Amino acid sequence: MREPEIEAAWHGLTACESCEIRGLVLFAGLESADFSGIHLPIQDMWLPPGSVLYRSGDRAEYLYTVREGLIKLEQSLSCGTNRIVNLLSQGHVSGLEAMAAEYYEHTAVALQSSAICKIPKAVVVRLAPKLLGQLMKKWHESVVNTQECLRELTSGSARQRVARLFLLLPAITKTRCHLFGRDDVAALLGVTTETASRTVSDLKRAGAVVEAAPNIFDLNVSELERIASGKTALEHS
Amino acid sequence: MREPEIEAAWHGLTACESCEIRGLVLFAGLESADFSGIHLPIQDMWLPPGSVLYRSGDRAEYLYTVREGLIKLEQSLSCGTNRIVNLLSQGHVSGLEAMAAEYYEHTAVALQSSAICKIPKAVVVRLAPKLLGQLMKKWHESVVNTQECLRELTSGSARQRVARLFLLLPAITKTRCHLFGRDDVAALLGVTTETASRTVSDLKRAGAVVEAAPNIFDLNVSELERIASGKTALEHS
DNA sequence: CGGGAGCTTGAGGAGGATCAAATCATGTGG
DNA sequence: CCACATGATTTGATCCTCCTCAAGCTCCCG
Repeated sequence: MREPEIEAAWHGLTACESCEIRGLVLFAGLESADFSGIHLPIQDMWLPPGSVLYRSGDRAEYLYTVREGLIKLEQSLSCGTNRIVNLLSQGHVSGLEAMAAEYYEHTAVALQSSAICKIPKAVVVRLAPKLLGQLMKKWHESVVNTQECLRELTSGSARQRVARLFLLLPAITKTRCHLFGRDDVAALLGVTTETASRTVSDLKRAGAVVEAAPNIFDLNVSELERIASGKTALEHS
Repeated sequence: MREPEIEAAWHGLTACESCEIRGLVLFAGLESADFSGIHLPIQDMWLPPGSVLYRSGDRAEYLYTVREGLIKLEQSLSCGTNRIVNLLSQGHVSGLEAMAAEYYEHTAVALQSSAICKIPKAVVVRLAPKLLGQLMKKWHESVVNTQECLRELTSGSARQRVARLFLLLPAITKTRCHLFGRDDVAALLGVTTETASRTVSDLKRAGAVVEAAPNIFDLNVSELERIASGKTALEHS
């Protein structure tokens, strides 16, 4: 639970304009003149895995653009258990609810080393008219992602869910498949930690994935797709 | 699968301004002058249960405000099964993705008799600068609802899920608890139709709910909360 | 070297899926 | 008005999956 390490703070002028993923982010579509209207610092941070961006119930004063890595959004049930309700990767915005609510509704934690930009809500509010299209896109991404988690990762057997997770991960992080802790896998799939662990091991034994390095996997895509779609054993057509 | 019955079509001037739920809807905050700028017809429709608002993949040209009733948003998995990923009730907007995508991403179906307003996308786009705050609110509602479905309705045992559904329904529809078909309960909770049916029957036998009329239930709230939080039998402290 | 956290594995039992059949509600045509 | 077909709901029996509780294991760090 180390604190985020702050690398730098900008006022938008140069840094945001030359951001290498500018096409993806909230500020896509802004012009030079708009950037010079930013008078609050935008922080560029590097988060080690496990660092907490914000907690559920904190006052929502910042939006966070994910530049690299992977962030989980967690909520807890009345009975105590935690569920991961969304995964955010490159280009996604964490804490969008700042635009419509006073407090954060999730706890946001880095699952991998992540680079993020911390943008004061006031900056986004001021630029909002120019950002309208991008705001729609970012909200839309948020809905699509959450519904993908619901649809793909909470339907079917544990085996199917883990297989779909393996297929999903490289698609959203665009890198080699980097799995996270079994507790997090469990909180995402709605199963117990033991089942998550057992099922990952099963898929390794079945040759559907190969663990190249600790928690780094090479995928047997066709095999995983077969499993994800529900067939338990090889079927010769 | 009857077609929606169209009741009336307005140009916004009088009808929207005097809408009885205006405080809730997308157009909250507009002034008289704004309404007179609406030059495309807004249809006011009454949908019997089972009617389809739009289908996944249809071109997204309208947004729909729910004035009364309950709408499900369905998506299907590659393996064929359907999941309900959101429930929309009074004040919610169906088809928000029209603002950010070209095609609908769900099939929207009325679960109860529903009154809805069909608003051309062009109207919303034109008014968008004035609707910014409301658009944020509606997107936010959409995310919050979906995540509530994920968190509350796909965690824990079938018994807990059904109990939580019973508690959730009157909260979102603000009427007497009106349950829908067992197939839909199953698609919402991520269980089979048989399990949904069995579990509802169990809760009836256990006295947690009483079926006052077909699919209309009176709730034993404290009992349901106890079940929802995970305790199986009475525990004397 | 010892301790701790995360991961894996085992045995047992509860719960849900599956397949099948019976019941009930509704509407249709004779 | 009744016989019948249709579809939704309920119930039953069996099997398999996953949860639970428990113990070992591995790796890292003090």
